[in-house]
Amino acid sequence: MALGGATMDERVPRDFQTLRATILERRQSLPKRIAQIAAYALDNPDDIAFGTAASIAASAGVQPSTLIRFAQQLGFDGFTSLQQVFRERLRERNSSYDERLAALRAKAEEGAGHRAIFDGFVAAASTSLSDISRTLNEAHFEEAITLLAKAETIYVLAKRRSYPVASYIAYALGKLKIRNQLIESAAGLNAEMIGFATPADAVIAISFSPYAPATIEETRTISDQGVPIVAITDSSFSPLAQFAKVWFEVAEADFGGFRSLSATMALAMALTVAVGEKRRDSGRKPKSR
Amino acid sequence: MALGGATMDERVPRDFQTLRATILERRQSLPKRIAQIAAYALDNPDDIAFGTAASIAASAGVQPSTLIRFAQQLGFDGFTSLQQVFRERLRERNSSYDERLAALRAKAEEGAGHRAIFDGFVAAASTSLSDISRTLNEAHFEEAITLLAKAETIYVLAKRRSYPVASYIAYALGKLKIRNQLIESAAGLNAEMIGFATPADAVIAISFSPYAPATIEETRTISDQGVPIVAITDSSFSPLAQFAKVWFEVAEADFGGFRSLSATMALAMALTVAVGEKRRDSGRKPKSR
DNA sequence: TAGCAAATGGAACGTGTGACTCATTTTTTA
DNA sequence: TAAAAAATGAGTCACACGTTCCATTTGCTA
Repeated sequence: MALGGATMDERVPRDFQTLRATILERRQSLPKRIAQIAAYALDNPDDIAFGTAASIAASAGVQPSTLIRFAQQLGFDGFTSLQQVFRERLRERNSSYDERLAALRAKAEEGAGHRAIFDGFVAAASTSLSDISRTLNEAHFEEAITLLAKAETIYVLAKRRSYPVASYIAYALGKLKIRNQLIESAAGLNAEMIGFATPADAVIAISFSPYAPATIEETRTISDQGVPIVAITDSSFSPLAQFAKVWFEVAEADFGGFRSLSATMALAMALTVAVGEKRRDSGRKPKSR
Repeated sequence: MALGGATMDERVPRDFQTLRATILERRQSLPKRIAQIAAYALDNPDDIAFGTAASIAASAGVQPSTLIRFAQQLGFDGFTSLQQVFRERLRERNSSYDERLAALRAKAEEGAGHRAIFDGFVAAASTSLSDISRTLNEAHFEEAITLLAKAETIYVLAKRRSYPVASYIAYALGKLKIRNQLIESAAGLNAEMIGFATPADAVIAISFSPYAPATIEETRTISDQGVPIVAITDSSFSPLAQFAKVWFEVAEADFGGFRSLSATMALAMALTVAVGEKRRDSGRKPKSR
């Protein structure tokens, strides 16, 4: 008549989430060695799923019998039943991200239907998001936020393919009540607009290969006026990089010759909102004159 | 000698992709029962990963010994080695999409840092893409493509938050040499622009709650002129829906009050490119790609 | 500090495993 | 069609596996 876990508790965790919760809940009251395994199990669920009782016990630094006691305390009748839950977890979780993407992409490539085109764009967007999430340079991100939060006016500069991003940034900045100026090509007054920018302002410039000559030229001009520039572009060889105080390299996947914009969009939105938050936090007193 | 697989072939597939390719390549030359297992293995990789030789053989309808022969023909020294590859596949594939998203979202919610903001937007975008990929109505999609492909001029109508999407559509249509007209609010000539549209044209209208009054008004006007409308909006109660011949319901996830645009963007790009392709196919001789 | 219960380590055990072998059937070749 | 080779099915076996048991250690209570 030892621990209630084994015999009294009839609610045996059948799925991983429940099991995890149960373990975390009891963590404090577990004996040392059992707790040792509990921690190992939550940290290395894959090992539990595939390993043998002996190998797992060795990895966790305990005896195989302890492993079985652990399982029994949780209400399972043995290690094997416990292991089922860990295996079910692997089995039930949707086919992996990459596999799903590969499937989408395969369909998009082989299938001639229109749905394939859609799948292709979704795949491209997902890939781009996944990439940027992995590769975003946090230091650069912070730097850009600081730089932009100090600016009196944020100028947003982009043409052609990048223009939708710029227009969204302008919209979001407006909603956040941050003064901004979108440099559009429509009215042909770019030179004048740019002329107003001072070193107390800042620029977000966006351009991807093939870089719109106008964007480069305007970036150069505004850079010469001493206005700090945050650039979003696609490689370190980008002509934008040389002018920028901070620049982000965003690799967008493409489909059918049309590159995704999703990663750039996500970055742009994050930048914008982060700047808004930073300004609010610093009591609406940017370090300007 | 018959099959070099077992002894001669030294390139044993170590990863699932290679293994899969190898099996598919040899599929024709495999004996009946072996092929039976090969098919089962590719169709039920999870079962191979978790089952015992006996259980798998029973499921596949063969003898356990055949399973082992299958493994040996592929160059493995037994079923166990083969199984390792199937397990490695489960192990290596990144944590599931949902888990990853949950992690991002959790970080975004708890973490106060700026990185959290970025993660939040990436998560929102990913969720939106995943949703639309699941829920897209293919019939509507085809209908919209047909409708737009027939149009002489495609009018693109969107304000505020949806405007970036519209500007991208306009850009892409231009690249595809499809005549189009973006209804911008800048010049204040919207009424005149809209006046030119005829039933031979078509409109892509995009608006999300809170629906920009101007968009609704212009959509109504252009609808009254008999111009067919494809709408992208966020619910069946959207005022756009009543005017539209075809409409898409796109549920965008949001973060910090800013909705993602990624799903709308993907749909817009797919629509645009599909229209371009349809025109090419029906304009010239329809030719398989 | 003594006494007791819980926790742990380690060895022993019976079952079910994968792999091997060989007889039989099927397919290929001459 | 006969002979040879390959493929298959089924029985067997060594062994690794999960489990149980028991002696020992640790921790708690009085």
